[in-house]
Amino acid sequence: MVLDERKLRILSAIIDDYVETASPVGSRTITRKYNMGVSPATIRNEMSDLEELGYLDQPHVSAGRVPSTKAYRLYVDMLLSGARRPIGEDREALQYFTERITQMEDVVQTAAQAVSELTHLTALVMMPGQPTMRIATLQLVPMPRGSALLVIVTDSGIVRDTVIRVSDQLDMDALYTISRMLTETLAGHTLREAQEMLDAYAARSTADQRVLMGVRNLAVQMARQSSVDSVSVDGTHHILNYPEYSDVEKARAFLSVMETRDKLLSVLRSGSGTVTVRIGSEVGLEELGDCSLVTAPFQLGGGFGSIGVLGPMRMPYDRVIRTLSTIGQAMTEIFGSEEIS
Amino acid sequence: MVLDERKLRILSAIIDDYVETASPVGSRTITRKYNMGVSPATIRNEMSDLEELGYLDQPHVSAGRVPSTKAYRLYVDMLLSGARRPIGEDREALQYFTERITQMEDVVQTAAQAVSELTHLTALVMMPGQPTMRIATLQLVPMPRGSALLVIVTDSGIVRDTVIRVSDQLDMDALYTISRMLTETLAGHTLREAQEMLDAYAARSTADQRVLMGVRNLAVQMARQSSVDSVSVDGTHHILNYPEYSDVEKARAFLSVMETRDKLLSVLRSGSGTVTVRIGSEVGLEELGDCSLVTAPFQLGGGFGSIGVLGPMRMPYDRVIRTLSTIGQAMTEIFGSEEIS
DNA sequence: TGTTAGCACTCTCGTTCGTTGAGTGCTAAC
DNA sequence: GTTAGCACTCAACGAACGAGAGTGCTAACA
Repeated sequence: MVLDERKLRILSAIIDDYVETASPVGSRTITRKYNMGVSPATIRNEMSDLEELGYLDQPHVSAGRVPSTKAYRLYVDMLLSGARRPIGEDREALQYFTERITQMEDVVQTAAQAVSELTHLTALVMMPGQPTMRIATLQLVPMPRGSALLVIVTDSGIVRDTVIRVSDQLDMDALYTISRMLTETLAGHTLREAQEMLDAYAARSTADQRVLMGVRNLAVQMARQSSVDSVSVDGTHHILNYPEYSDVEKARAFLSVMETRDKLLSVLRSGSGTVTVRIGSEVGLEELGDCSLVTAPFQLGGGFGSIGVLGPMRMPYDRVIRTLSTIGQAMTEIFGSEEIS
Repeated sequence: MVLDERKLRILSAIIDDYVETASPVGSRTITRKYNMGVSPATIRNEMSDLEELGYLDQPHVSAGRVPSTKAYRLYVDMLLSGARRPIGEDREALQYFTERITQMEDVVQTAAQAVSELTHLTALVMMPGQPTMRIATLQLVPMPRGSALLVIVTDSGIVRDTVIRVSDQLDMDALYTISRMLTETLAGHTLREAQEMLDAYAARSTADQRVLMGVRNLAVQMARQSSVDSVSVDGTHHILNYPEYSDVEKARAFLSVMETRDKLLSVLRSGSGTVTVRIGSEVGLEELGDCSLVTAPFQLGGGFGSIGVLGPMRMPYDRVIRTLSTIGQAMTEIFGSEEIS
């Protein structure tokens, strides 16, 4: 059964009002605030129908109505498909985001911050693992006091560095020669291969073991860190601003789920290649109760990452969708061009 | 007036019990749990004296007693000075911390995480600004698709990188030559000097402006970021576990103070070169109400940073002090040696 | 003089019980 | 199909009240 025009308008008004006020919506409120041109009694009849159809819930008989999961689903589907889709980019979001990006390594963190700041919700970002990442370059940069900074760059543009101790006879040129040799040997190999090669070489070589082991250890660590999907979270504190979480127990439950990265990863991984909205039980984290998760994809080195927000089912879906898809696209571009400023 | 031995024991017991249970302590509790060898009535007389002296407060006449700020002050002073000082390192903390340190840039973040995880309180770390930081080395590392990773290392061991676009005719050797030239020119100069030199040079040179501008921009950005003290925060969510913050309004007030870095900086900067405990109004953030701030210093490039925890006045000061001073020392060592693994 | 038992007293906390008010569903009239 | 009217329901709020924890005081005791 499809809803007629007036029922849709009423349902939409109820959702809008509830998203704004967080309290059950009565028939008089609808007539006053959203002047429908009909009396409260008429609205009541329609609301009664909508409740029968499963679009509205009634906390108790003398309260107003609250949108059900099904209502949000309908509302969001209209947003995502029909002509109402929030087209166009969120200029504010784009500006906010690009202004703050500086370091390559910070893109994910910055994106999460931007999203949580703009939506006042908790932001989640999933970075896809890069198990087949290969070494592109490797360089030793001199540092004071017999140390050197080892920088490894991979073909997907991931940079990692660590400080290792080296013989203090090695000057900039000597370090460059070693870097060049190591790059020639290891470039094009995966991190695990590099580890094996270095182990084998170190065993029968008399060269400076500290450099070799330093490279080996960083490669191992990079392989470990980068082969699995990772997730970062920002803006968890926003949840306290919602009356749904004025109960400290609920707030704590929410925050403790945010600490368990595994669960977050599993729900973020299941996102498709487009903007996805999951409502209530669709989220798949029953500890959270009634939450919604909106995610947008971004591309990184052949895989898909996901950026999203998690919050009460009562959220301004249109704005959230627009912000997320804008930021997602911006991230895809950044990772694609591998250039920042 | 100095407290006699028994009064001290009773006061100490009250503090211990209150730190543990968060509820006012009655005379019977003291006799039962901390067997004092005297009856509740005697304890009551002593408690009455302690209240008169300002060491105890009574929320209302039929509740037990609660330690006052003055009581915590006495308790902490005994910890910090006398023979009761929590000597020795916190092995657990040291292990937890060193296990997790990998990247040089992450030391601060890792330290904050370790502290908040170990103490179950909110951790704060202040990094002192390095306004006179000088360039030590500068290197361009080849990356795919006409890009290069620019790495600047300063004499205090700060590493920063960014990706810049370069002519795709530049191979590893060419980039090294440029790096060498730039290093020779700029090493030993401050970041601001480097910026001016590059501006002047770029104006009259026909060399690849993109490289010069890339270096310039990173130098400017490093100067901006590093000349001011910075602060990072971790574990704000722990506050919800304390009944003092079961009121959502209070929790929100706390979290919003944690968002205002300026205020945090000003209180962290005022720490001395030793472990400092500030209790209640001594903290200097009246928005927080009754909090305590414990800080330990660490050394970084000639300046002093500060690592601390912020939580309810009711906190296990001995453990917190031991953990913080251990981590502070570990950080000093790490920054001093400029080596990690 | 310090310690202790006994007891009246105080005050919070949780419960119960009306009262109030928002909002509904139904009926009858338009 | 719409609307006014009205009885009805139920959460929220506040007052009243009993239970319990803990105190201060007094008088007896070592």
